[in-house]
Amino acid sequence: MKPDKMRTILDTIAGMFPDAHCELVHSNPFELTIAVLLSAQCTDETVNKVTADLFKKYKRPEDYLAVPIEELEQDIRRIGLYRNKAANIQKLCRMLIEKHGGEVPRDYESLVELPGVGRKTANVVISNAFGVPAIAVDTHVERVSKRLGIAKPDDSVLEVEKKLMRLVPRDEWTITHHRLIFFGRYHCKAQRPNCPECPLLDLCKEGKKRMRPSG
DNA sequence: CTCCCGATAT
DNA sequence: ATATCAGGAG
Repeated sequence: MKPDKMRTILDTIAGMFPDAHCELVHSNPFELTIAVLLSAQCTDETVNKVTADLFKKYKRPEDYLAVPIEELEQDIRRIGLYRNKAANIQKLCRMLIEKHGGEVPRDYESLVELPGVGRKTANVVISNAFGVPAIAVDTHVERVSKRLGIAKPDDSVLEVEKKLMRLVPRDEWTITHHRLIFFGRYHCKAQRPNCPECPLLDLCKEGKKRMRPSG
C-alpha cells in the first residue's frame, strides 16, 4: 500500500472515531493485564460484566492464589475458555510475585514470558498501561487491514503488525490501533459490514466486491 | 495444526 | 444452526 492511501485511511477513521479508546474496564496495569488475558475469543462487553465483580474480589496477585482453582474457574466461567484462563491467571500471579515483586513488568520481553500473555496482549499492556507506542493486532485489526488492502489475505498477524508499523507514524501507533478496532467492531464488522455507508468504499476492493449483486 | 468454550448476533 | 468474539499454548 502507498503512503498517501494509508494517510487517507488514517484521516478517515480518525474522523469516524475521534475518541477511540480501550473499552476493557480497568483501574491499573494489573487489572488491565487480567482483563486482556480474559478477552481472548470473547467480547469486551462480556469481559466487563465479569470483571465488575472479579476486580472487587481479587485486588492483588496474592488474592488469585488464595482460592482453589475451581473457585476461580467459576468466577470467570461466563467468559469461556475458563479452565485455561484460570490456570494461566494463577501461574501469572505466581510469576509476578516470584520474579517481578508483585508488579506487572513494564517491558515487552518480560510480559510475553507470562503465562497466557502473547504478542497481542503484551502490546496492549505496554501501550495502554505504560504509554509505549505499539500496534496490537487482534481479530478486528487483522480483518480490517486485510479488507482495506493494507495486508494480504494470507499474511500472519505478525506480518500485519509489521506492515502497519511501517505505514503508520510511530507517534500514531496506539491511537491508530484503537481506531482500527473501533472501525472493525462498529462499522467494518465481521458478519454484516456497513459497506453501503462506508467512506472508504472507493479505495476498498473487498467492499466493492461485496456491493455487487452476486456478492 | 488442534484445543480450549460460554455468550451473543445473524 | 452457525459465525464470531480485543488469543495463546502445545
